[in-house]
Amino acid sequence: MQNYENILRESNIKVTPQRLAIVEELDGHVHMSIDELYEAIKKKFPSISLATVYKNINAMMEKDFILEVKVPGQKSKYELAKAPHSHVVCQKCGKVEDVMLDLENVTQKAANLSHYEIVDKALILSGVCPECKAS
Amino acid sequence: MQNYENILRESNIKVTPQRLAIVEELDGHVHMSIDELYEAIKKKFPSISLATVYKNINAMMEKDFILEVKVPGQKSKYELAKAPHSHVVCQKCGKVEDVMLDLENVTQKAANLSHYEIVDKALILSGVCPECKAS
DNA sequence: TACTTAAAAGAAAATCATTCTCTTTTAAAA
DNA sequence: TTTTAAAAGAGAATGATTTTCTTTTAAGTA
Repeated sequence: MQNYENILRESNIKVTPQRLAIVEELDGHVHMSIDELYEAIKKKFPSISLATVYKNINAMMEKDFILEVKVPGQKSKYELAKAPHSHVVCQKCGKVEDVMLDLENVTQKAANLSHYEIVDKALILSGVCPECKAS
Repeated sequence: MQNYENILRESNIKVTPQRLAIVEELDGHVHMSIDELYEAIKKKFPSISLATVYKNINAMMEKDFILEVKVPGQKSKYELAKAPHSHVVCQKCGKVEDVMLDLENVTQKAANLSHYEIVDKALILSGVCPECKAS
């Protein structure tokens, strides 16, 4: 795990144990909903408030330190910001995973067609994961 | 505008004036949030209930007649199901538009990398629309 | 190391979004 | 027409998220 303390400090965001716990959970689980985070962190900090989770997620999203992943058919998940990537989601078990895809061509095409200046991309592919296919 | 009465009937979904009004609004405006729909339809049916809008959107989503578009940074919009396509959204004015993009290559790549069987795609590109760029 | 202070945590209330329940109305089939 | 299951409407209930207020604490400064 990386040194998130310094990274948080560089974003001018106070380093609290609760905040670090959120970041560490996300580092371990990659994609988590608010509820999953809340339940997980309660194990370390039984007194943490759900509002604190919300406030921290919002604060860190504002600093582009955490990103929201809007998943079809389920509540949003959150992830640590890292190199841009796409997502696959399993319609059976709900699992979300990262995939590295080159969207350069598609983005260029979209810019030409729409005349928008594109600054961000979000691609989610839904389907069935290998485990669910097997069973 | 198409003959939505028959299309609804074919989906085994009762044709009501309120329901038709929703479909006609979406036909005219393409992407609308629940609130926008509610406000628009109140002009024709002042007594329509917000719950009715929700229930109808859900019923028609179940029949794959209406699709949800999860837009970064704003509430979901809804659209009539038609040929698969992607979306661009303006981060300044919030406008959402369709773009036709070929995601075949990208999907194939994702399937290979993830070993998921991909059945659905959602691509949203965020940026600045031509109008907002100009001003 | 102790002081200071602005930011954050925690708890509860408030707000906003969505669904549910129940009664009345109505589309559509007999 | 009559019948009936589905839908509309109204309001209450539930769920999610934000706000408010008080207490605590991170982190800079003496």
